Amino acid sequence: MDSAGGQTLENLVDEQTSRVIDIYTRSPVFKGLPESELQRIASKTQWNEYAKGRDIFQAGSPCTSFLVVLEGLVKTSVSSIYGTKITYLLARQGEPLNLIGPFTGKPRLLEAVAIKTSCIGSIPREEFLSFAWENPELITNIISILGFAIDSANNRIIDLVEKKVDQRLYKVLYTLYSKFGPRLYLTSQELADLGGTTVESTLRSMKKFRMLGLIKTRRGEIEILKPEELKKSGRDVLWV
Amino acid sequence: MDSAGGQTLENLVDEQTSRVIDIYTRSPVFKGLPESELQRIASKTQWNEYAKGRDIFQAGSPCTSFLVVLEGLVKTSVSSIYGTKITYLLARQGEPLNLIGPFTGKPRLLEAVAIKTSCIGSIPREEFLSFAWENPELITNIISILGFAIDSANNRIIDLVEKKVDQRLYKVLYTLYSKFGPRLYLTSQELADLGGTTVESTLRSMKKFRMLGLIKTRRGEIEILKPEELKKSGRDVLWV
DNA sequence: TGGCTTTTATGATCATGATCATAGAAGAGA
DNA sequence: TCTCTTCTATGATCATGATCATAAAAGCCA
Repeated sequence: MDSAGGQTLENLVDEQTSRVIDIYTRSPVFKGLPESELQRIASKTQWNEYAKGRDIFQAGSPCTSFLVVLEGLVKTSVSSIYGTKITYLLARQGEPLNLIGPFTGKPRLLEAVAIKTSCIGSIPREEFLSFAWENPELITNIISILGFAIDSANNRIIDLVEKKVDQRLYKVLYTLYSKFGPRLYLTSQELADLGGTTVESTLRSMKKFRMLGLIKTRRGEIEILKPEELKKSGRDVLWV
Repeated sequence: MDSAGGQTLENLVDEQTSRVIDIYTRSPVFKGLPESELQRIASKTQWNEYAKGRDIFQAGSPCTSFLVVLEGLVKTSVSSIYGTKITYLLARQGEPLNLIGPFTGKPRLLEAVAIKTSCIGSIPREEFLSFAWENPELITNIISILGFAIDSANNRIIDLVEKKVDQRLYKVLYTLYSKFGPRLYLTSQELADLGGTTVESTLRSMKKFRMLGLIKTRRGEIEILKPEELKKSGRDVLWV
């Protein structure tokens, strides 16, 4: 971490690889794998930096490598031809962006955008696959994450059919709180995309929440004051 | 198939196994596996019959075996505590009921009900897992089906946010038509559960469709007359 | 054949939230 | 410092579809 001058290229590479190993150790995808295997796959990981707002991949593009967030924050979303956009995962350090793609190679609906300047690790599809076949634990992790994603999507569907905007936003806010803590750096538009509603409705709901003393808002920032109150409205949490 | 008398037990078992092999050959899960492997896993498959309306598994029950539809029709759905129910797959011959469970063992949100009298194949979890690890092709199939399920759920979410009831039902009907042909044996309630709406709204929409000459209805039956018209309203199809 | 249940049908009402419109506040950049 | 853009704010309107209520038709079973 102390980058005092005079380092050789090898030292730099080693340092980077060891950071990747560290990230993978805590990643839901690589969780439980032996250190030696983590080292092996970390050494095949390429870093790429994406400026805030840049596309990482677009809907319909074929998959050539496994992608994982190393630093920053990435939004994966699905949009319709009419422009409606649903954000379905805010991926941070250690979270994968495309679990299906490496296996099928086929394009999918998702698109990913860096919402902070981010570093993305990429492992060529073939490398990733042969690594996966040698590590059943990894496969189990992947299938389990996919199960979580499906459950979460089904929860969203139920909520859309049955719950009102306020309650959906309660749930989104509580989920974000669980993952990122009490300070959320999101605009109302981004929140609306997570809750499946419009900016206007979101702003109106936020006003209510503010008056109830549940949150405090500033431009581009929401502070959760009473998470327990938000929690009340629904035990099952989304995957966000 | 000709069960003229005098068969030994072995013959019966063989006959049943060969039917299972036949089903597996056309199943999306086992697609592409060598005959010998199909035979091996088919021989470990137990048949269970479920009368119409009977639960196959409930939400929250732990998973002890891999389940696949051998005969009949099974509805998998997610319900909320308030009773809202979303049907998300009508599984017929060859389709799996629980892809995640065998890997994680954990309970999930889904529940499955036989909507016709059905035969379900079950493979003990451990057997299925060890078989899966020996057949990467199977894993790829599973992950690819899960990807399809996620895409389909995301499509539903977008449709719920953006489309009106009529359009959602168009899509549901067209999807069912693609899978089951022009005659659908479903009640309006079942259709409502697929489209994420109420019986009343479904009935009103059906009236419109009838007057447009798109469908004909009888009690418990819908006949699709003009599939092309239904298709117009959205290119991406659900997984139903 | 006559009850009983399930499914279909339709009217009336009403709340929610999308949409349109406008405007002010807060940052970003020149 | 001033301009331009993004974000927040809020009012007004309006259509959709859920909900409630009632009833008739269709199928089932004794």
